[in-house]
Amino acid sequence: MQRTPETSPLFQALKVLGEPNRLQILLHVGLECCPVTDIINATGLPQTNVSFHLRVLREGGFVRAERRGPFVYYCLEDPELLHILHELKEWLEARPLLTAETTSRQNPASKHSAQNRVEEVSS
Amino acid sequence: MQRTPETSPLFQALKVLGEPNRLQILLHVGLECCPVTDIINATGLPQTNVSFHLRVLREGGFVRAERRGPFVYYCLEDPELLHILHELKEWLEARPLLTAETTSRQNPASKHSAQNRVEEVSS
DNA sequence: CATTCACATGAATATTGGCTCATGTAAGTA
DNA sequence: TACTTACATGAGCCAATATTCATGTGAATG
Repeated sequence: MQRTPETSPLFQALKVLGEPNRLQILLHVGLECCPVTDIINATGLPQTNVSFHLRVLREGGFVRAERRGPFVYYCLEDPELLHILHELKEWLEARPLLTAETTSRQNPASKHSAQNRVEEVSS
Repeated sequence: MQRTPETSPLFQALKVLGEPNRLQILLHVGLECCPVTDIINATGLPQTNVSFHLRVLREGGFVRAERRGPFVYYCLEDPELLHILHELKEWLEARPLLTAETTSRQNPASKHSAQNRVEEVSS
């Protein structure tokens, strides 16, 4: 119903992964399933908040829930996702890093630095 | 200064890519540099909004700006990023797709469907 | 050098979406 | 069956952030 292409899986997925606490939870689940309490302890986030993010991850198809007795274990739907995230991480760390000088917005000294000015190019 | 690990490159990058209009802009730049006007026409977004997102993409190290005469061309810093995004897209499309039944929140019929209930597992 | 085009930017506004509160359900236990 | 533990969920609040507005700057053109 939307004319925007932003409902495609890629856009949806990156919106889900773009939330830091959610990514943290996802990465903590990692290769071995773990109960919610585990995530709560590891992240320090309140239970209700963890549950909220777990639902988004579930509905995004990233994790699956399994009840084991009184506990609900969460597992990655597909460990392959970790590889892709790892690739992205490697790529990010490999590239020439952005210093505080070039990225800071509130650094007065860098406001009109050469870094932020548009580079001249011979056409 | 933060005790959260969310300032790491991976978290930062996914926050940037998690914004649909921003991702759309990034993907439109693609392999060949293009001027801002090009992006404006392709996306239908207002100029000032495109400029805003381009700054975020710049400061995230995803694109670089080059002035060519009156135009400012934007280029990918590293085309390898497209490969990674493509891999993610492939993975998303390859996995068993989530139907509206299993994902919809406002579908009354699915509120207590087996899909959303926690699966029993023999411990 | 006035004007137009191409784009950037700071401030104000609007909206998305994350967080919390209150509450509910399921499983185990005494 | 009362109680505790483990977790889910809907609604409302609120802050982060996307969008817009007004304006400024650089380059070409007449």
